Amino acid sequence: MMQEEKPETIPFFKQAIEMVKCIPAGEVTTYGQISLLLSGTVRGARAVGYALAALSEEEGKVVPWWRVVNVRGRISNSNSHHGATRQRALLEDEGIEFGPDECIDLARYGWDGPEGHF
DNA sequence: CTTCTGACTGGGA
DNA sequence: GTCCCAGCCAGAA
Repeated sequence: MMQEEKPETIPFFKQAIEMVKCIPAGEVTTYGQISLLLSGTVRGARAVGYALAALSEEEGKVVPWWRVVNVRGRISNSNSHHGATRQRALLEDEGIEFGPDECIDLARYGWDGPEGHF
């Protein structure tokens, strides 16, 4: 259920989080894709990463932040020592397969955005 | 108001 | 394919 009461009244910070919550299980997306859906430009990818970085543990259970990886199909976590290994386990649990170098096939698991929800 | 940092991306070597 | 450098956006001090 996607509630879009006032998307324009919601700050980019929260918009990115709401978008991540819209990601279906078994699929992954990139920061640039989220920024592209929000503002139409991949330039805000950094802001998206910053938004997820501010997620609390409680939000981390509500927001599938682990389904968000960089455009290379690799995990970028800054707090790797805190959740990189955990993120890989969560993705594998969703059905995502990792390559020899922990690289994900965005061509197969890459989320195209709300297109699949239209 | 200005300044810095940040879970990023793109292009070049 | 990988690695390095520079650029853009948003939020906090």
